[in-house]
Amino acid sequence: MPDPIRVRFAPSPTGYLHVGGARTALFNWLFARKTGGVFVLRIEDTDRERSNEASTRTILDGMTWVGLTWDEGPFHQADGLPRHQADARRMLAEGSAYRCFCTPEELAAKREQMKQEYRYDRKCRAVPREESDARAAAGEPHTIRFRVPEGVTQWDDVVHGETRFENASIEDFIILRTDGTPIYNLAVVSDDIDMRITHVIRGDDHIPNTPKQILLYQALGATVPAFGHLPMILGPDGKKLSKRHGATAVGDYAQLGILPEALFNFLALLGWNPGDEREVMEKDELIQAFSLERINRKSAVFDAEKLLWMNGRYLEKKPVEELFPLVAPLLAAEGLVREEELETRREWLLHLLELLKVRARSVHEIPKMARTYLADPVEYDQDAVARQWKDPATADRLGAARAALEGLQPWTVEAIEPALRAAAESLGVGFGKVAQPLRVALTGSSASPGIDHVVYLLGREGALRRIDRARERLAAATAS
RNA sequence: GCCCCGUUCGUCUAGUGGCCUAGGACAUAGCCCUCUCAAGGCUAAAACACGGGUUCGAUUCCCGUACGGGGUACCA
Repeated sequence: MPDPIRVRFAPSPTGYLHVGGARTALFNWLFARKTGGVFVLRIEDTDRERSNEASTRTILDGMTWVGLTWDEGPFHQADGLPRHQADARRMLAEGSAYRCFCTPEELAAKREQMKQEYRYDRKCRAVPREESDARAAAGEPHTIRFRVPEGVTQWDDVVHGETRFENASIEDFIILRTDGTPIYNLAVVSDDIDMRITHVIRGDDHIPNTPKQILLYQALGATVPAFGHLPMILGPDGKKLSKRHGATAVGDYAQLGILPEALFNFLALLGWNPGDEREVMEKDELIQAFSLERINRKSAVFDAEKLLWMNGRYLEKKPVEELFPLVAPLLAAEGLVREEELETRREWLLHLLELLKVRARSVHEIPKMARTYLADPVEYDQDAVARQWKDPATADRLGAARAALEGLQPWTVEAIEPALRAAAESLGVGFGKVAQPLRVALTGSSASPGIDHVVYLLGREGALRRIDRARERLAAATAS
């Protein structure tokens, strides 16, 4: 039986869950689900200076929100310290690493002097073993550097194909700091070996780290995993997506009223596609269609406009019962409904949601649109008034509509349109000639859901009141 | 500077030598549907970075150039 596939997502807790990170996690997750593998979450907190608990929390919350559940972890890289040190000591003992007694000041001076030409000069490679041991025993501060061998390091990248680095272009990098803590490359390799990771799928900003890490695997006598490097996500200006582009954290999108399933779908399509023309795809479909081979090499610009479109599609198909808990707090916060009305008027609110969700692109647009139906008085849109009420017959048409609604029985959505059509017919005009002025009277706008639903939701009393107010306004305008 | 990676409509992308008069999606414009809006349908405009090869034939393969991105830390 082949070894099970094991992948990991390893964010550093130095901020928020960036959409780029989320996308990396997503591809790992998809791959694990597709192959029946295991998805491990590991927090890379070896840099104590920059790591903090709060951002770990934020990252975990972000992943949970977007639906990226992990099978093992979260593990903390810092907990592996003894193993990291043991691995470094082992390499030291076996000669694949050596102590470096150069001080940070010395190195900084050389760097300053040589500017861009700088590369560690391997000075301490020449320190004899006995001397190195003696100086260390005497307590002289030192780091441990990896002794980069001659030759070429290459791998068959799952995304990029054959990739190779001349070892000569790799400096003898530090693996253990003066304080005995590991540098990223050592910690990652040590942990990935320990966690039996079979596929390392990460951002392609890690490509230059890969040969170093392969060298480490080899020095530690471990099996080198498969590597796949994902293209970056860019902002609209083609630069790496960052804060100045606006929303870049997963949490930002939650705040913006984006549905997690929409972000999930959208991110999956950034740098990957199913090979056919499907775009709106549920998780199961994505898992079904996913393959590492179809991941692109080219970095992608994050198109917030298309995300909104996709969100609209998800909003449309989301059952109102599921949408309700998301919208209800916003309605309450806007003061549009009282807390208890969320329960007492639930059916009515669900009906309203049903109408609005197909017209909204984000959850947050819904309360804005709902205001018209929940708060008096109506705010008239001047353009709508000017266009739809300009006909002198408007008052009569509103009057006819009013009459039709006043005695309507039963008060159902289905009964309303025929009644209004009959009113229009009795005036000898098309339905639109009644519906449009009425729409403005009821909603203040020339755009709304179907007039039958609008009338129904407002209720007889509410509808008549708004019509009366419109007629008063018209009368006042005519008089002056 | 050096080392890597990349380059198809404005954006996301299909395309693995002839199926390409380069397909789809978002956005844009028009039309249809229609009580308006949204959704939907139809249509339009819109791309193979450039230069050399290889080949009967290159978007597709190779090499350059240009441009973009990443790395070059006792950060991850």
